[in-house]
Amino acid sequence: MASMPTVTDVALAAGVSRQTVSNVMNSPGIVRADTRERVEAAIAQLGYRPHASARRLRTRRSSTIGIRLDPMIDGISGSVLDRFLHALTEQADKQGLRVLLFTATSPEDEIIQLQRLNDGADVDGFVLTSTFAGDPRTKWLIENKIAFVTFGRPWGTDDVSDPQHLWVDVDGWAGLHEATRAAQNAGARRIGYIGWPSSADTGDDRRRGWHDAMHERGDVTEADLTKLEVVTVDGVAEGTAAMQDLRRRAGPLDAVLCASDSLALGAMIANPERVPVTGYDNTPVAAAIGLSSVDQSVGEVAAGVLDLLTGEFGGQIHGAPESLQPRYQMIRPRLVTRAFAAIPMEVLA
Amino acid sequence: MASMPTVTDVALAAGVSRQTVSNVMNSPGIVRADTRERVEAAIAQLGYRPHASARRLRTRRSSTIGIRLDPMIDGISGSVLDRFLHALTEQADKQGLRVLLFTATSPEDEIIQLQRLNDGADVDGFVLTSTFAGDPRTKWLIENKIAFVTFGRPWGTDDVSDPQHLWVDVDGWAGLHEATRAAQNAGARRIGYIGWPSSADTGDDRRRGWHDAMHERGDVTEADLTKLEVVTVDGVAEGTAAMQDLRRRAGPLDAVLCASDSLALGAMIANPERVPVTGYDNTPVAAAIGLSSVDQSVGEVAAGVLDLLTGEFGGQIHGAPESLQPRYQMIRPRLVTRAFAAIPMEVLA
DNA sequence: AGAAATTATTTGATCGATCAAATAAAGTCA
DNA sequence: TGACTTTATTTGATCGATCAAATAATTTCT
Repeated sequence: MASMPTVTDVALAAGVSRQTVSNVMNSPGIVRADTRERVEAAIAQLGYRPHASARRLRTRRSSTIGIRLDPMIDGISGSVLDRFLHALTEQADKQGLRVLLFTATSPEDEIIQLQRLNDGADVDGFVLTSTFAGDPRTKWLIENKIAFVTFGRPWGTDDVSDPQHLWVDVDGWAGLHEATRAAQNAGARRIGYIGWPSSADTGDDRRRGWHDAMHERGDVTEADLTKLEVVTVDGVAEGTAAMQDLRRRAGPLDAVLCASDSLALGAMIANPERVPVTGYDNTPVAAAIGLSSVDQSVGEVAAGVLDLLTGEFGGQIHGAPESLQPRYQMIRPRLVTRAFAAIPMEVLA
Repeated sequence: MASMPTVTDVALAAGVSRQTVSNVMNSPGIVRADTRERVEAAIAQLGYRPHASARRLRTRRSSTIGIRLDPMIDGISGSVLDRFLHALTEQADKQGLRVLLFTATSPEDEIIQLQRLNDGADVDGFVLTSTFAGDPRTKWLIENKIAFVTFGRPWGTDDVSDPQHLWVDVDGWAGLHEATRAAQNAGARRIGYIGWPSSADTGDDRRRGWHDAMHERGDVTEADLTKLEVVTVDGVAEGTAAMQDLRRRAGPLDAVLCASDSLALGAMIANPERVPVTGYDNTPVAAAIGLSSVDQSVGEVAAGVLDLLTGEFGGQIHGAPESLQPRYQMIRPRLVTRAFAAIPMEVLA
């Protein structure tokens, strides 16, 4: 038993043919019960494991999905993608799928990598993250009819109700809408917002969540609403500066919502009155510090991605046009409420 | 051109045999220059890509390494392994290696997964992280003669100079020794240490780095040294509590070193005098907050791991006993110095 | 130049599984 | 029972590459 047993060995041991062994593994339904049991016993007894590469060569599918690992990002929020990766790997495992990583230095380089993995039959499809408007990767993948799903809606160019590719995204609007509502229900009226410059689609989406919720309640004038908003690039120091700015401009605040945990952490530092601050992404830092935060539910996103990738479409839109299966999934984030538990601010004063 | 071209197509186009095409790719040296060029031209022209699974089936090697992705850890320091994964993927890519992820719910389950991937010829070897004393995984891998390298030295059982398996680790002692020295050189005398209970080997290692450096300098009495140390489990709140404790017990401090960034972040919160605090792991949080921290140099670790895995040993010790190649690598971490830049503490007072 | 040694290239077999088509066995109905 | 379906199982070919051994081309040496 120098090497692993093969189907032939199992077939011999069970007194059946190779194909029957194969059938027991792939379409157990068509094998008579007693035969199946005999084969299964032989498999167990010999410790047989199918040779993945051999199977792939023949079936032309790898049961593997590729995902790019972003280069190290110095920033708290990078961990969202890491958590997504965790979730994806776990969920994929349950479906017998493997996750293969790769790196790329630019979108163009990434396309080369996509091609390599696809041509080498290494993967059945891809999961794309960090998509952006006019993303060349999605265009290329569609043109080459390669199965893929994006984590992130197709910003800009696309009509949400008839997307050109499959996607899953988190509803940032809903997240901030809910966070705003929660603050309002807790009695807050003057709720500030620290967001990103409107070049980022994601940022606009979140901002509208807050803005709409404030409008709906209507207990703040339009002029005040403008004062309650500060725009800055992401970062802890930027958050601190923005918070100081906000307090100066808007006067007393009942609560502050931020577009990211980085900003929220920064804001909290310039927050002697302990105004409740809510971040976004529910990063480990938020948990550690005791910040409320909007959680992207990466688990649900991962499940949705795999759903679309393995589901009816097989990761592609073209070729299954009549289906009623949804072509995208908008995941509702959930608000995690915390109360600065970890921060005994008294020691600071 | 419905499907991808194969070696045969290339051979036909270049007017040579299959094997010559194969040689051009795998042992270019034995092919005459002009023939090689002709084949390379054909490859480029047809856009030929070798079929990975077919190659694997024949060669019985996959050019893929497996690594387990830990279940989501709620903690700041989890990101070290994520960063290691980034680095590993990048380095592996340079050597034409792929990284395949898997998950497991327990060490026992992990062994099952290891077996599956190995038997299916999915991977050539493994990288193990988070090893611990008496780890059943390493035992099993050695017994089954499967190539692997651990990130983490074999704690306890093993003799470092003659290890039973290949490993790479970061010298926590050196990290804290250097951090202590740096503080001393900056004029600090009373340098506190917030560490973990001594059940954790890693923690003891770091603690000794501080302790030894303090001893060497000798400007603090042994009695004082005891007062300068606080032990607690990991966590931000715990760090805050430990810092308060430390200030109470040890009186005035010149600097504080911590066994983790979580503790350091916590400590910083109970630090109105702005005593320099140094953490460990150089997590994004440390960067964001402006904490000094000991960086584990995951890039070097990744390079070392791949070195051992693909090097002379081929990931195994048995079978290459005479080699002078080192069987392990101890990576020196590097101290990243920051100055609370992101934290304008004035706003707190 | 011609034999021997070296280098370059080709041929047939093979890795381990599944597909497609053929055969055997079991079940159905007049 | 015998012809006719339906279900179960087997056989031969194949996926795309590389290995091992055979052949062809080239170089070396006397």
